[in-house]
Amino acid sequence: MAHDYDFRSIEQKWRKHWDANGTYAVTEDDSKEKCYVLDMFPYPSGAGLHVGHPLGYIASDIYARYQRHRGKNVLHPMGYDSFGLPAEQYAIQTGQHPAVTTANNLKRYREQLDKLGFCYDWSREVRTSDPVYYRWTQWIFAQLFDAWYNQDSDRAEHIDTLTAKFNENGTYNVNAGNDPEWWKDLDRAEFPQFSEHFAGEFTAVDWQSFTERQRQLVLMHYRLTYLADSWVNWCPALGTVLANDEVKDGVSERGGHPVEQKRMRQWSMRITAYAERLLSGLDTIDWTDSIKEVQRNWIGRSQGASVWFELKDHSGKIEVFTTRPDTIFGVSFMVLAPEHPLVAEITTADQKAAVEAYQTAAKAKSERDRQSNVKDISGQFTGAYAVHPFTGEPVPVWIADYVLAGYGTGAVMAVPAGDQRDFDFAKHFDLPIPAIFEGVDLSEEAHADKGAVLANSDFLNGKTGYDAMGVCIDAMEEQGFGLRKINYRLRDAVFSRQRYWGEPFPVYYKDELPQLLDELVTLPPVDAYLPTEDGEPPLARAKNEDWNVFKGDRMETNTMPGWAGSSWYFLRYMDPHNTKAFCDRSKSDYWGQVDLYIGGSEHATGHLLYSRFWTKFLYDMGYIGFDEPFKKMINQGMILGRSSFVYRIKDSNRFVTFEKRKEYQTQRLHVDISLVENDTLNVEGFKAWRPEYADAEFELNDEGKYTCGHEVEKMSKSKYNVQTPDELVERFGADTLRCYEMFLGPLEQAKPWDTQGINGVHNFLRKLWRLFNEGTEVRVSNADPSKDSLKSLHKTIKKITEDLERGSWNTVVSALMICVNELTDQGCHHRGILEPLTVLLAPYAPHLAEELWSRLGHSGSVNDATWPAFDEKHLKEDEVNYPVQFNGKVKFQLKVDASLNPKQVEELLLANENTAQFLDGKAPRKIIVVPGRIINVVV
RNA sequence: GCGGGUAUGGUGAAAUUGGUAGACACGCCAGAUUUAGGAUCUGGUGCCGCGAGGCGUGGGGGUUCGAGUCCCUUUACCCGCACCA
Repeated sequence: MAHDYDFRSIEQKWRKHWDANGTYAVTEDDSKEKCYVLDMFPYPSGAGLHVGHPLGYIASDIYARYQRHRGKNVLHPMGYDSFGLPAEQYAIQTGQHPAVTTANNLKRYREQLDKLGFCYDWSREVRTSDPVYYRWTQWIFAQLFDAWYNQDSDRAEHIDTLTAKFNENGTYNVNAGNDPEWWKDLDRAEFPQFSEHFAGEFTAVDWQSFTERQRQLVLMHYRLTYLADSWVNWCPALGTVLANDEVKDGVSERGGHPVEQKRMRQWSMRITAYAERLLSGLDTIDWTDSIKEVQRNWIGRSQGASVWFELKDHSGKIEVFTTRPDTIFGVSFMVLAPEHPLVAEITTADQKAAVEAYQTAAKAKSERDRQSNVKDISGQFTGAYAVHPFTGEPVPVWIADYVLAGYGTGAVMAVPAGDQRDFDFAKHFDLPIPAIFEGVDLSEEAHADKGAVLANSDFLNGKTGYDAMGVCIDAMEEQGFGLRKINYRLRDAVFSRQRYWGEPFPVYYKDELPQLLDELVTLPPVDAYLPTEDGEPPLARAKNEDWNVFKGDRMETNTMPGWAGSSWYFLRYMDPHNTKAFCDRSKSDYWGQVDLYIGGSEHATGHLLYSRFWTKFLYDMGYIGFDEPFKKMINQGMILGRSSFVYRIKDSNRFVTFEKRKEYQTQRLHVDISLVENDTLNVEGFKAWRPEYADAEFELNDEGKYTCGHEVEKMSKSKYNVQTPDELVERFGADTLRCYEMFLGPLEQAKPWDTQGINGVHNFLRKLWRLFNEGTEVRVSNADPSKDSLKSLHKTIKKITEDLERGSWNTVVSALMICVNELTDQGCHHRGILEPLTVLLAPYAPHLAEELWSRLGHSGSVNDATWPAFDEKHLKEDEVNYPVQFNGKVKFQLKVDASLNPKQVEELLLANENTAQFLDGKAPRKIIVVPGRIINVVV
């Protein structure tokens, strides 16, 4: 018998039908409740989709379809994060414009996505590299440029409110979310009127006397995106700077190239102004604890105090940040980072040579070495002494590279008794370890517990660390050498990239002052996609007339980072064709937050943080009405590949089967998984695979086969273990693949890809087909369905509805299988059952459901069918068997009326005392009847 | 080191509030049917044991009439952060 279930023609037919009828187009409709279901949009790489990509897309598609059946107006769009490095690198190699490469890749992606039957509204597609889109990315940049963070109102405000304040009262009463020591970076040559004591404060009269240029220079230190010299992660191999989240273990996340610290003039985003709100906002959103925790760690809030230590024989002060001000009486030395600006000033003549040698050595160490040699203790005494603010005792000042220049103030007060690193340092250099805790042994290690009672600590004696904390800070504030302070690990995000394939800045320069452009700046053509010979970004190759707008002395030639476009794309879907605004407020008010966002957790410190930042900013400025973008997020696990290996005998072209590999010195090589079936190598195919294997020899196993080794690894082109969805769709159909990917296991879990079970899922769809059809002929009865069939159906409605509500995609497939098995056993072909079953099936197997729906005689789309209602009465049973247990063992079954409540069953059992005695020999003393189905009798 | 997570048959996994652990599927075994179809159907399949029976959710302890589920403790693996003062 030929295939009854002809998935190829069915799927093709309905794809065309949906496309022609605009089945998935959606518009705002106030009469319906909205639901916004979103996938993280992909970067269209040249490799195309592999089976891991659709996992999340299928899950969100199912959810979107389900919500549509529930009567919601569902926004479910898709687009492309189409600026990025691979297209640019391909351009460098081949000279092909990245736009061309991107367009080709995009076409491939679209074809692959189309085959999977997603219900995207493609009329809303966005592409970040499209000028129509990035015009608004540039616009948002401009809004950030024209804004500052007012900590008094705790929101971003237009820069005009800041200049108004300056005009009225100068810096007095200005409480901005910028670096409190911004004035240190001000170019003093530009401000000859400032005395050497200038510390960031000026009056209204000062402000009014500033030239326009001076005003702009000051304002630059307040803007939410600003141009400044800063220490950046420079990656020479990529020829660009990277943000902290793009650097992992001292090397670039993409490509694994070394990264060094470099001082460069760059655009930055003042995300630090939002640190506290990014932290507190986490409590309002439904994300996993793990990803919230990653963001919390990344923001790294720590509460403590700033303390100033005066220096002996020097006018300067050392400022430190500490989370343990209560242990201040345990300070026995200070440590500065080798890069600390005070080091050169305070070092005594006799220590000068040693200190400089140490500084040089520290500088030579790469970031990576510094991290990996954590255990090595090194340091150098400067010869200088600080003064303990409470006791007046001299405290020696050291430098050591365990203190980081970039965190806090780059200086610490060392308390060996309370901090393990300080303790180790003290032991190593034989420095004193003052005992400041009552009854704590400090011979082996430091005691970091805040619950310990303090001793030898003057007015703090007898208090625990918890209690002493506040008292101590109060005392320091009173005496003027300390302040309560909250420190964040989060740094401002570098926003410039020295690349071609990104958004140009809407910025030009006049006398080296950046000026905004209020119009689209498109990417100019260039003759090569490489930096210029002077190390300028590729855009510097463009001639003045190549720019669509050219103003001032020169244009900004950096481009924006990859995360710029992806930080707001979810808003553009709401109003994708608007040429007047990035998104009309009425549209964003209707669609609101993303109700369900599905994507990988690898974006925790990148995209997911930046999106929250921009959303909060746009909210502050009144452009949208919500300040968290993604209400609920689910992170799908990665699908891993199963790589296959062959074993080549060293220095030969002879390959030995897996079983015998240990008899030789072999080299393990990846082999393309398409040449391997059930771990057996297709030898002829292998020879044809690569020219160097054409005359390979093989040592086979006892069955005359070549067995490959295998391992679960990340799917990647270089490991030849990529499984594309295309061939599976070809063989089994999109509906089978959709069900199978969900059936694999919980969405959140990482799992190796394995096609072993796909037949089972395919068989289920065929079995389902046979419920409706005899061969290709419809067989549906209009008679009343049996009680059993109604029970099977309603059990399934209940289960599937609950599962979809709680996001358990995998168990739904099992529930459908059980239902089909039961209906098959019952010989059920009744319309009253099959019709609702088709709707239950529709989210998972949309093509098949549509076909069956039309075969049932409907002219409309199954997508518009209402989700079947669950009716409890069909699940009620007349009689229930209550197993009765004695000491955990089932002794007899008690048949009772299903309507009885547990109390009544208990009475019934007591009335059956004779039976119980017969089984046990004794009468039951205590009977517990639970609403489940079990009765325990304790004897 | 800190934080988060996972652990159940040969395999992927179910078990939603503590209630007959292993649903559903793969694989495997036996049989039927058929002979070129990645076929279909029937039965079996946690482990030990011929059996009655015993043992079973990483290990140990606890709460409970009853624990995969709750509490304590411990081990292994995965992910993230990491001289952050």
